[in-house]
Amino acid sequence: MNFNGIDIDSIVPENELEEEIIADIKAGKTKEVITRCPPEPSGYWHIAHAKAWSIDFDTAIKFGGKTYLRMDDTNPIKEEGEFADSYMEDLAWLGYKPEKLIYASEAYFDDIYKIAEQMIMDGKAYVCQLTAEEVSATRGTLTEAGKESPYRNRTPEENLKLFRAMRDGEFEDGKATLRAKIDMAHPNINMRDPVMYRVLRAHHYKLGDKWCIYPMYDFAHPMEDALEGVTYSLCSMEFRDHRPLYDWFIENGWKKPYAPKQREFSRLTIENVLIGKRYLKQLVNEGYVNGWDDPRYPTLIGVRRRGYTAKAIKDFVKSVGWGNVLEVTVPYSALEYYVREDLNKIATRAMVVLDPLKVVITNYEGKEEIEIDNNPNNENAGKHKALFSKEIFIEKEDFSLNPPPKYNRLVEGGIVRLKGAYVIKCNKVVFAENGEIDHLECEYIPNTKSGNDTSGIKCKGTIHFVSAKNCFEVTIREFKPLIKAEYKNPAKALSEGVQIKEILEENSLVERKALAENFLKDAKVQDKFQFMRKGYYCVDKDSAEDNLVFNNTISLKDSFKVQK
RNA sequence: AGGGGUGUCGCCAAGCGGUAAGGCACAAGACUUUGACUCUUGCAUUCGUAGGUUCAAAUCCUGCCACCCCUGCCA
Repeated sequence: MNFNGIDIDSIVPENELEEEIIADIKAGKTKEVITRCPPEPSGYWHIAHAKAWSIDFDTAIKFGGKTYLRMDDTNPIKEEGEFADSYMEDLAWLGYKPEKLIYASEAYFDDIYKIAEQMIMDGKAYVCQLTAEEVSATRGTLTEAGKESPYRNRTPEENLKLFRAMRDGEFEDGKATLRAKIDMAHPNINMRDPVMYRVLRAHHYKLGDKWCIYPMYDFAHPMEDALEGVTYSLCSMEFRDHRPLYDWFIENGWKKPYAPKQREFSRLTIENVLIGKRYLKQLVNEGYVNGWDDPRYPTLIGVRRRGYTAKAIKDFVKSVGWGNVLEVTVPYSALEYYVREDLNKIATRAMVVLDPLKVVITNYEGKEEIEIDNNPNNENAGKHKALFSKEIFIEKEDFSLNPPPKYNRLVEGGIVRLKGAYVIKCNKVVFAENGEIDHLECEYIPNTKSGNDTSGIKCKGTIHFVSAKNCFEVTIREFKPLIKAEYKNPAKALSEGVQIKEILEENSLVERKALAENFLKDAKVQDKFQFMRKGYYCVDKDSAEDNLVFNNTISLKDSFKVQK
């Protein structure tokens, strides 16, 4: 069966929603799959959002449909205008293209208002003048029914007059609401005459002071979905209890045969990661991090700057799936797996020595070119040139005076291969006056040149190096998790009263210098490299012409364990 | 007179009456001019629990138990 260019019969449903969509399509109930991505413009997006948006977009894409990016801006107190651009950018980075950018306030407030008036005339809504405290006190409890508002039985004419008075500014903030007339004894508390409109005099970033009444989410959202033609309105699990209300508004407000459906998926959280706009905002404001795009942040602009790829993020959130509980928590390693997997395929290999130890090749003069594969797993990536010469630098940790068992690197009197160059033998350790190693004196073995080795020598280890004549200094930024390891659920700890300062790891950002091969001089911001045997690095935007700054995106896995 | 949701390996997660997929993590080994990658192998006699129905139950029924969400004029 062909449906909007998609062969429905070939689709393998990956969750219950998709099964339902297929059934709807086959039953002729759904003509097009239209979803919406409805951020409240009050903060930058983070990885958990990416999970939601990937569900919104990928579901539509799978069925040849489309997705609207809709600013859910019904609360002027919390929203600001600056975010729409960042959302478009994040979406583009993830590879998603919304059908259209819509500001709910601008596009739908007039229609929503009209629907409210109609509901009043239908006897489905009434103006209530109870105070917020009184509404709360009469709502009942989890086990007891609520009490009906004394204003509940006004006539539609009275209600309409009062509602227009609300709109016209004749009520002070908080002095009146429009409420849906449902059932104060309903076991689902959301159905106990929920507020549809409140009086609120706040400057709206988009509409200014045009309105002094604003619709509540529960009313506005289904109306926006319906007005827009959305067929599947996907949100997170905590709205499950709101679904009957959503359907009630569709039935009593929208009143047309076509109806959008709300369906719910699990929210994503990651162990040891602080997610949640209000906390992220606090850390930025209090100067604990360097802005919303700090590489230690789980924001999309943060992980992008750190060097994570869009593919890694998408693969990761997809691996978590739809979910059927409120919140699904996965360990950070689950994310890291996808970051390494993608970077391994695309990152260019380079040699960088983070902690240099000088080595002098006593039996070598001059210099010669060597070649390094840009990516040994990908022949098409090509090679680049590096240099071997008399004076080189190796990693301090690649030489040991007291090697642990199974240490494959350089030891006194031992041999090791220099990546892409020769096998060398350490003849002498030269100490400085302070007792530290000053440098190593080694000899190279001539017929062991990489790719042309006729020596037959078996070498256990290969280490990376840079040549003194072919390196320059760069800045490296290394990150530890922002949150101390013992706080697996930092948001919960904060909600339980732990101070934010207490959960923050100290020195989660460390800056150091390193020696990079000259090949890296041309690196541009966002270029991604694998510093061989160390990790993946990405050029940071703080780089200057004479100072390249690399963010350590993630380390390489290291299965070498020092035995006891 | 509470309502809604969930319980399958440390973590995610398939499973929809026919005898427990897969991924992450972990462990062992092979390969390796990155101790990376890759590759092999191992990792739930059992599905919250107690009964019942059936030739056959994670799947159906009943009773318990545990956890999560809901009492904003936030979204």
